[in-house]
Amino acid sequence: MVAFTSKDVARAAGVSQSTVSYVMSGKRPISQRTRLRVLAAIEELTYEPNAGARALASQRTSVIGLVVPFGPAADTAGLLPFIETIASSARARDHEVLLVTADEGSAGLRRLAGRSLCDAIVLMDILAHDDRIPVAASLRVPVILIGVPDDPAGLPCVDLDFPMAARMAVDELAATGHDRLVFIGYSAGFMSRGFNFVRRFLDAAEAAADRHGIPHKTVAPVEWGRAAAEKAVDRALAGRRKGRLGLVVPHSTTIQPVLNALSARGVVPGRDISVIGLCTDATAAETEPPVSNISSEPRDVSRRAMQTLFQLLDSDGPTRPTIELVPPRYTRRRTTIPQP
Amino acid sequence: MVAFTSKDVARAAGVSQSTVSYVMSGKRPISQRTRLRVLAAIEELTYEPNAGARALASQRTSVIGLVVPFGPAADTAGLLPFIETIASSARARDHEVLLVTADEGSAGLRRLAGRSLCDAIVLMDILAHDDRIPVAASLRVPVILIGVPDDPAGLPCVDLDFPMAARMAVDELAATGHDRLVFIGYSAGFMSRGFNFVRRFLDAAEAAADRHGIPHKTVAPVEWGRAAAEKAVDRALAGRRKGRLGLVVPHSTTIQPVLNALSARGVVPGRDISVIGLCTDATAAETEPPVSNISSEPRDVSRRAMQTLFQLLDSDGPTRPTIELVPPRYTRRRTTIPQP
DNA sequence: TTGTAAGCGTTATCAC
DNA sequence: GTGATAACGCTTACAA
Repeated sequence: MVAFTSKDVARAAGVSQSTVSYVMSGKRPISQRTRLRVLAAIEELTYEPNAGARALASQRTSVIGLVVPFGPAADTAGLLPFIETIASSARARDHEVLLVTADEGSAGLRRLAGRSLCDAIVLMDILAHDDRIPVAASLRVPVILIGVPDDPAGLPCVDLDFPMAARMAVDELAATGHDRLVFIGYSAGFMSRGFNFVRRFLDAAEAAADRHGIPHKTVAPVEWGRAAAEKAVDRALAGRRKGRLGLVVPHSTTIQPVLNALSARGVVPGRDISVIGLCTDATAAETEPPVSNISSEPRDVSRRAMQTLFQLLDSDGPTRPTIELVPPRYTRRRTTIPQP
Repeated sequence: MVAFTSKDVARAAGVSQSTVSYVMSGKRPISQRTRLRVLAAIEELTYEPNAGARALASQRTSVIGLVVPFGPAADTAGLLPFIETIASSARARDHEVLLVTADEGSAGLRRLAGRSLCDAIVLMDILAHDDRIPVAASLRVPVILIGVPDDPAGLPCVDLDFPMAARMAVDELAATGHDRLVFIGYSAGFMSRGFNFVRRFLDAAEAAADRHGIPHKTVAPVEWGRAAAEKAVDRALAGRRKGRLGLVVPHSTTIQPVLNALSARGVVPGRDISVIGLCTDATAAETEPPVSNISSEPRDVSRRAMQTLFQLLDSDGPTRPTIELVPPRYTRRRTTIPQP
């Protein structure tokens, strides 16, 4: 049970091996007659080209390396839409996806490029100061970052427009007559690990609130889990008085615990208080109650990343690097008090 | 910026190319002296072997193909521990992981094997009658199933021991004096898609309850989402009277909505009613309140799958196929009423 | 429009 | 213990 080769196809079709190759690649004109004979033979033998041989001869693997942030640090749920979209974008261009976990660090990157395992790399979960960036920038293959480090070292980046997300949340709460805002920050672990979208978001939120002249405070850090959320909510509600209070919760997994804590204190989201979360629409629809949200658009971000990656691959001259920020969208659901 | 080859290493070390190869593979004795010279040259040039060339010459790719159930059907959160464990098991044996999404169906399998993209395949999310099984069984590479189809067609399977999980839940509730049980079934979509662990679980649960002589009913199908959970809870509570009622919720994503619905009806889990869920320990710890659970052990299941896969790969004679069922564990948390 | 043949970078079989 | 050298299966000049 050994696989057929292009030689077998050539013999079966009565043509040369190169003709088989050219029929498959379309890199040279083939007469209708022979093309059909070859295709018939391919069909007949259920021939599939050997990937290793092809990579060796053509110097291109048709594989995209994907470095994902697994391990305890990962936002377990939010990751899948990224992976899924990247996988399907790759398939749409006839490429495979090779999975590498981030715990391999720079070594994984070196291996991917050094062994010619892939033609390009998608690097997720970028830190502000990320050891892997200089390594990534020195590889023989193009690398695209999902996330924006302090110094991209010439590498193209794609990410959600976090400042815009923050502004949208604040603008919305301002427009619906809120006169006090609380921003629920991220966990200390997140902060210290150096995800700088945290700062980008909070800075923009505070600036926007100032611009509207709305008093605000930021409650941070907020650890992961129920207890931390309750403490944060208590701090948010401290000294609460008349008027409309708006909460902005940018960390996806903190949203539900915050909603729970509010309900437990008899403060009903959507009636007594407004809550806007930053998360995917899918996640927002599932919270109880469904949280009004700024969408984090993992699919858009991934799609854009793959687009620019394939552009780099097509025009293999080094295009000038870009930072693409994907705009979020606001969807009002059940947790925001409507206009008076 | 082109990569060095083993030829370069050979020249630098003053040996032949084959010696370099043998130093790396250890497939023949090498004198200490030349070994060190070669290793130094490798280090010096940061040489890495070309994967395509190696695959071509050795007929082994050192890649494991992983077919994952993405798309709307996927249990978005529960998937990651599988992928993560499979990835790290692969790395531990110096193998890469190639990701293929299940929406490609049998075509993905054919491509994986036909193009010699991998040495072995892990197929997840197996249906009772799965079109891919006969295809998988006919491939040139070993395939292992995570899940148990009605007819494995000679392929080895690994899965959680769902009947045992059901028995453990029922035994626990029986031991703590419950005198009525309700099993919350799965969604119609799940059922019709043919996941037979559904039936395996429910059948075993009902049998166990009968064995204990405890009256029970099964509420099914239960669709995904809040509304369906509430309806199910209402049916579960219907005609409720004195005594201890125990709920068993085998669908991971249904657990939290069920807990919410109970609380909303003033029925406190762990005081007025017992709830046992089937989910990972991580998920259980995060529910509100933390649900007593039978763990679904995705890491154990994946690890076992990779173990047997590598065994197949090592002793490439076809070992006799096995069905390995991984035992779950019970952890009491906050949702079960303790012994009187 | 098609065929010939020289690689691509390894591995593994012979020799020595 | 080590070195030549023939595959491995494909792509792609170069010829015709």
